[in-house]
Parts: sequence; structure tokens; C-alpha cells
Amino acid sequence: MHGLPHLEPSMTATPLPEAARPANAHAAGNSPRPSPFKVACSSCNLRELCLPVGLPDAELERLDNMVALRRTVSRGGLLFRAGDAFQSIYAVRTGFFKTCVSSEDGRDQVTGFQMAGELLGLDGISNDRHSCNAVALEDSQVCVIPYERLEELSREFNDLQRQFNKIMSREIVRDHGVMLLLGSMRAEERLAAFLLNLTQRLQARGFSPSSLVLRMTREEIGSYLGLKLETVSRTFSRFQEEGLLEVRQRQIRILDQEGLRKLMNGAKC
Amino acid sequence: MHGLPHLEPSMTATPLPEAARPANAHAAGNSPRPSPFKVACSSCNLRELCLPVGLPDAELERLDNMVALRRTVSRGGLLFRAGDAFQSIYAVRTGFFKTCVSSEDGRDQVTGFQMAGELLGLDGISNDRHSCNAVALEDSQVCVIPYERLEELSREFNDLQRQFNKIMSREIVRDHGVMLLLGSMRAEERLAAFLLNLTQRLQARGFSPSSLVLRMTREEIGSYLGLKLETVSRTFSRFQEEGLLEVRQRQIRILDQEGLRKLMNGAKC
DNA sequence: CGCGAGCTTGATGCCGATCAATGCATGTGG
DNA sequence: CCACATGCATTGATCGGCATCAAGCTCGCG
Repeated sequence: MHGLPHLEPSMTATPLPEAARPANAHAAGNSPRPSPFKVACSSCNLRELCLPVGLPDAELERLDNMVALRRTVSRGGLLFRAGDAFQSIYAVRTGFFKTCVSSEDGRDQVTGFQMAGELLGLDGISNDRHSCNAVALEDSQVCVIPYERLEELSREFNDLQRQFNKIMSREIVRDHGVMLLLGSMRAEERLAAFLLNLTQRLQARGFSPSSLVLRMTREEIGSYLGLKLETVSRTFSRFQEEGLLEVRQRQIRILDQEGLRKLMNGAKC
Repeated sequence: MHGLPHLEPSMTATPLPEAARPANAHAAGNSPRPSPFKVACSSCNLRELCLPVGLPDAELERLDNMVALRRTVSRGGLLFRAGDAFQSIYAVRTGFFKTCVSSEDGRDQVTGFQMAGELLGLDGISNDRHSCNAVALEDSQVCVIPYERLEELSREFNDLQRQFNKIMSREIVRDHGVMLLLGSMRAEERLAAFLLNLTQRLQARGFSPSSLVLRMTREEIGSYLGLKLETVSRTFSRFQEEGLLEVRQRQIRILDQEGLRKLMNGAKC
């Protein structure tokens, strides 16, 4: 029907037709199983979303050598945990992750959700140990980027250096956005912001902007947004009553994106 | 009395005696007025807290050239604002800053407070524009670090590259900590965590771990902690009643650090 | 089929927001 | 030097949003 046979279950149930997706974003590249053919940055369908954005071909080929190793993490598995020695950062190839930190007394907080093309493990650079857990929310595969090698290459290629710094900085900016959300938004606004952010990132990956399948539980959403799972659930229900969404378990269809957007900015009432 | 004549009013009213402070942390270096003698990284009293941590002498001297410019910002003034073109990052030499982001609808959120030796402006790397405002909370002076030059030098000296990446990563880790605070702590825990963090950083700069002068208003503390100013005030009062603190306006004396620490981790009750 | 993990929905209570008044320090101009 | 204004902090009274506690419900899966 949509011309994408063998598409593994990924973020959304309704990917756009091939023509509307980024060049080379063919289905095989999104499969959690090891790809039959060798995958290199230079031929990766994610290269315009991932670390290599905008790098010239010469540098891309050098990247191919650096990123030799891949790692598979099955649903529920840990890519790394807080306290692990830091050696590499990781780029999500397929699948979906959450990262979470926890305080001594056992509370924990989801600090982010990562999808294809996004980097994991930047926290480890600070003191050679990871400071959060990275958990796969579905069967996933990551590219392993040895940090020492990345440092070397960055010295050689200033495009790469610049790109990597941009990614770190972007993470800081994103975190500030989350702080704003946690510090000053009400439950409805938080959930609206969350959904809009997710769909935007999915859209950049060629998926529908209006239809998605959540890979995380209500509790995980709640943890990320500083809410209890019951509040998340109730807010979903309210959105549905108001005709903003259609919610069936983790299947979400956005009926009124503009309404969600207004809800976020309308603020005070 | 404490051998520190001419010390400008800074974070605390009771700096430790000279011997207990970091080498070279002489008073003149903390004055908001332009220093009479040339100040270079290699002779800066903050070099063990700032960008140059751990760099060998050769690299330090090259830094001296890079960081040629200084800038003074008086109390209430802006170092940069959201939307400004990004060109440099800044190291606080003297004084105290806050950074804050704001949403379209006017709410804003303090994302951090920066004191001597800490960097400002890392958010700008992501897309060549600053995404937050940096406001001086007292008369301050910063070292201007042109980002292009920093990139160049980082390619040349891998200690510098590594150090800079560590600082970015540390900011990410810090932000995750704030997310944990905002997402899962109650008012008392938030304020306790805030005070402990502040005193720890002050202590690293040679100030008393138990006595400090807040440079920010209750409202700014509240914004940072996701609370209203009244709640901050009430919580201060409660801490005082419980004998944890002595509070007189912005003068704070910590009477029971262990109590504060327990309060944070004791968590659920 | 029955179990269990995850989701929904209701009833109740509490923490922190809000509204409002007062207090306190600093500064300014008469 | 006092009168007054201004900005910030404290304190009280009340309110509301979200947490908490407690059932059911749904769906996938052995």
C-alpha cells in the first residue's frame, strides 16, 4: 500500500510515501536487525541528521573508518549505565532510547528520548564516567564512536570539530528548553510541547507529522515531564475530549496541531 | 582582620583567611574595577577553576593572546541577549551572572547562575545565535574568548580541546541535575539543593562554606527552582525555624549543613 | 483462557500558587 | 534630616492543580 515492505515497527504506524521521505531513507536502513550490507557513514541514510551533517566527502570517508563498530541493544536493555567508564559516544541507527538520571534516594528522572541520528553518551565526557542510564525502548542498533578517535579526527577536520561542538551546544539548549517546561508550564502545556517536539523530530525523519506510536509508557512520559502517570493519562483523555487528539493506547493521531500549539503559548489561561 | 583589604562585596561576607584560599586569589583580582596590571590566563588567580585547568605552560601562554579582551558589565546590564549573533564565549572574572530563557508568551526561566571562573555563552555555538539572556547581578567583568580562535587553538592543543569538551559536557550533566530537581523534588528539597550547590562552588573559590550573601532576588531563585517567590521566602523562614539556617534578607548562615543534606536525600518524607 | 503490565477513571487531600497586606531597607529630593 | 517612594521580603488566607490512593479496564502473550 505505501510501498514500504518490511518496515519494522518504528515510531509511527504511517510513514509517508517514499517520495516524501529524505533521499535514501529506504526501509532496510531502519530495520533493527543487522543490515545485510556494510553500512558506512558515507552511505548511511541518516547522514543528514547525524554527526556527519554537512561534512565533505573526504571527511566522510575517514569517519567510516572511525565508526567501524555497531552494537545491538534489545528492548529493555542498557546501552550504558551511570558509573560505567566512558569510552565512546553512540549514534542511534535504528530504534529508540531513553536516558535517565537517578538521585541517591532512588528517584529518577528521564532526561531525554533519542531517536535515529541522535547522539547518546555526551554526559560521559565530563569526568570519564557516564552519569546516566541509556535504555533501549525497542530493539535498537547504535554506531559506536570511540571518543579518542573523534577527538583526533576533530583536530584534523575543522568541519567535524565544529559540527560536534554544535551538537553539544544544541543539547545544552534543548536542556534549557526542558527546564523552562518543567519550571513554568502546566500539565497540558507540557504534554502539548512534548507531542509537538516528538512529531517535529519524526517529521524530519520522513514520518507523518500527525500520526505516531509512542515507544514509551505513560510513566516514562510523566517522568520526563515532571508529572505522574495518572496526570499524563488524564491529560491525554482531555485532549481527546477537546478534539485535539485521537488516543488509542500508544497510537496517537494529532487532529488539531494548531490547537496544541495555541495551548502551549496561550499560557496563562 | 582577614588580610584581604579592598575586597569588593562579593558572594560572601566572610571570606576565609588568605591561607585557606587558592594560591594567588588575592583581593585585587576579585575587584570589579579594571585591574591596574595586565591580567593574563597564565597569571590569573582563577586559572585552576576556569578554562585553562590543567594546561601546560606553553598552551597557557597561547591562551593569553587569545583572551586579549575584557568586558565590564554593570549590575543589571546584559552581557548578551537571546537572538544576538554569537561570536565569543565569556569567562566570568569577577561578579555574578544569571542566564535566562523565555518563551514566546513571556514566561521566563532562570537556567543558571554563574560565578568567577565559569563560562557563559555555550548555548550560542548551536546555531550562531545566543538563545538566552545573560544578566549581571552585580558589577562584573568577563574575559572575552573569541570562539573562532578557541576552535583554532583547540585543534593545535589537545589538552585545550579536551578541557573545553569537558566543560560543555559538565554543563549538560549539570542541566540534567536541574531537570531531576525540577521534575521530582519538593520545595524544601529544591532550596536545600540550591544552597548546598552554591556553597560548594563558593568553597571551591575560597569562601566560607557556611556564610554567604545571595546576589539574586527571591524571585530569581524561584524562577531557577520552579517556585514562586513567596514559596522561596516561606521555605527560608521554615529552615530558619528549624534551626537549619539563619536568614537576614540576603545574608545566609548555614547552621546545620548535615540537616540540609539529609533533607534532600531523605526524600519521601 | 487467565495472567500481568500498562492504561484509564474516580475520590480525596495536600503542596504550592495566588491574592493581599504589611514590613523593611535603600535612596532621593525637599 | 525627614518624608516619601521604590524595590524586595515576609506573612497570612484562600484556592486550585496535581499527587495520591484505589478500583476497574484493555490488550498482548504464554
